[in-house]
Amino acid sequence: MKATIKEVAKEAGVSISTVSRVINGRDRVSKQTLRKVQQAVDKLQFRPDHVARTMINKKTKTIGLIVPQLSNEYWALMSEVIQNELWSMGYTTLICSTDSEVDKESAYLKMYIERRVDGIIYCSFPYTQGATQDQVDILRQSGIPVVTLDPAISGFSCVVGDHLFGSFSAVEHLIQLGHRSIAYIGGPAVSIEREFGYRKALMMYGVNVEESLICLVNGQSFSDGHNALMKLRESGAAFDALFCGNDLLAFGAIKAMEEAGVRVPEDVAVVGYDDIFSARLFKPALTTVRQPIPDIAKELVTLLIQAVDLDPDQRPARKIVIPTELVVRESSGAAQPVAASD
Amino acid sequence: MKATIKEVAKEAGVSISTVSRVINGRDRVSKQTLRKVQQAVDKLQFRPDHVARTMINKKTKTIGLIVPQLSNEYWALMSEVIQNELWSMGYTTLICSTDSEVDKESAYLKMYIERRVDGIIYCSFPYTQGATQDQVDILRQSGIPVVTLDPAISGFSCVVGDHLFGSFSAVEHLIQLGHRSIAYIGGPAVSIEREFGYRKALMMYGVNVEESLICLVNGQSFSDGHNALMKLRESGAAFDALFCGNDLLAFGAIKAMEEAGVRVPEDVAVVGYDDIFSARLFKPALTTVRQPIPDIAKELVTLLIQAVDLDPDQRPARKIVIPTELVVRESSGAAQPVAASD
DNA sequence: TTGAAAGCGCTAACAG
DNA sequence: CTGTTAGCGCTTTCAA
Repeated sequence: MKATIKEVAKEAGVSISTVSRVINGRDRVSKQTLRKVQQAVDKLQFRPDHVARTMINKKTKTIGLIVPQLSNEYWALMSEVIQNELWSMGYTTLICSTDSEVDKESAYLKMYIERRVDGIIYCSFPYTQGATQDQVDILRQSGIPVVTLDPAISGFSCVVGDHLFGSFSAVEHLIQLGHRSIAYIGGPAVSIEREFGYRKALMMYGVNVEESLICLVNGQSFSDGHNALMKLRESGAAFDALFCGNDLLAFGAIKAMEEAGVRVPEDVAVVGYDDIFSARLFKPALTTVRQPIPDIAKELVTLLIQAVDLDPDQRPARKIVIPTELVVRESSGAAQPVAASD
Repeated sequence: MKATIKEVAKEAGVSISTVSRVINGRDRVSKQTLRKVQQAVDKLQFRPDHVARTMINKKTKTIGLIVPQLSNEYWALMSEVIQNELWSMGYTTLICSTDSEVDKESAYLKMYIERRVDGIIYCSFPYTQGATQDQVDILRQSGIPVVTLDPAISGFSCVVGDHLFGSFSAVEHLIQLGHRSIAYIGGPAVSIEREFGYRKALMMYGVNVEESLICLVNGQSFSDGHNALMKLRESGAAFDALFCGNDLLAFGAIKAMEEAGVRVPEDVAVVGYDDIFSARLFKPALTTVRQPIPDIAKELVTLLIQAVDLDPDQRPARKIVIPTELVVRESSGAAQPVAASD
């Protein structure tokens, strides 16, 4: 089926090292043997076994990527860009989707280590602190370079979004539009910083922080947003604006408001976070804080590849902050003039 | 850094074969040595090298997946489900996104072969027939089991959507709603069958097939749909319904109509294909033909894993057709009563 | 029950 | 320029 270097050598009537030379193109080989070998290679459809090569040069040329949910638009695009970027640098990507389950993460991590990946891009940290520590220890001992997105782990490089500033500007935008009762729906992990940005904006503008307007959820999906809004309404809280920890949450919340007869942005102005592709398509088009995925992906890859060829102890632990940008659309009621009837 | 079996053997004071026995749990080992070895393993944080194992048992426990575009909602979910499914069967997935570029596909395929993946799930065939033949030959000679989604390749198993029936039912739906000027926007590849379904429905119902209402595009993205609709309008074609080869195309087309002041579904009823998650969120909610991604993914994985342990010549080439289902929502104007003003 | 030794397919010195 | 040889880390006979 698949020929080995040995068979090629026999076919070409040379030694296996000569064949090795030809396929690697490093050492010089006489034109004659070169041709002979090439013919044999073609005839036998020989392709060097990457696994065997790995045994020798200790490089799998493989990077492990961990994301919370591949089917989420945000992570799908992130994964695609990372995969492309790595491919252009000669690497293959192993992508695993954890569903934010701690056990899965550990399992994937172990698998990556056993497979001797050259590096790991870690975009999903479990929320429970204890578990996290375990993973970090495993990772450290493995000696495999790691870069993370968002939660910084000491000793590893990371890329972080400017969540505090991003959400600050989102809420500031709502305040400047005249809103004073601004609700917040968000979750754990990075969303905590987004909540801080929300609080900071309110405080800086002298708006009272109303704890009953803050709804914390566990997930970050459409239905989580939907449920959160229902809860908020049931609690009897009144608000004329809403900031959500991500776009999907915002979609769900807006849907729930619609169902309840609340108009967006006329009754409640909404701002999301991420600027996924659908944000533009959504109706009303979502005002949101853009996180430039391609930039983030490139930084992650660059940081990781830099670390790959270095000894574990001399790998820099850099931290790169990615700036965010407020994208104003219809859902905050600022992009377009309010209807005449209003 | 990472300990080898040799070091564990030394640490435990036994031979490497004994260590091998312990970590594989196959042969019996005396309780004493068992404990000694386990201690050594724990102490050195030993994890067997998957690469070295692969050299021996000839199984990488890795499956290569090729999709056209990972950032596309449809493929993202498909990839996630496939990855999960394979993981539960002990396999790791290598995911590559080709952007439908022939060169990339070839490159990925070659990489998969060199890495000795145990199987390939091929969800993206380039459109140019000549190039396709090359890939097929490469694949055949490699002896690696392959399953494809949609385009059937002789000798390999495949899973196909029931495109002809699916699009037939979509167009039938529009006809039953009273439409007679039904436009079609679609592309190459599987969309050809969807076009046939469109034609068939028109013919069966005695509606004249108006070639000027058929707009073929090359891609399958939002902007392709947008452009297609503009072209259709510029050509002066008049239609009161539109069937699109996929949901994204439909989104783009609807957006273009909106911009031109055409109301959906009042002026033009629209039906898409796939039923991606956004179809529900879109406004108007999209009537579309559902392709059950989880079912498709499971079939693909099952077929592939069945083939993995068989000799190339006795692998069955099965073909599984996945039924589709028309999901009626607002965009076709049937789900909800038309507004009173109409 | 355990150890020694022979590879898996390839690369990399080291000789010729 | 080319061939020989020694492994990479592990599993697997085959003896002991």
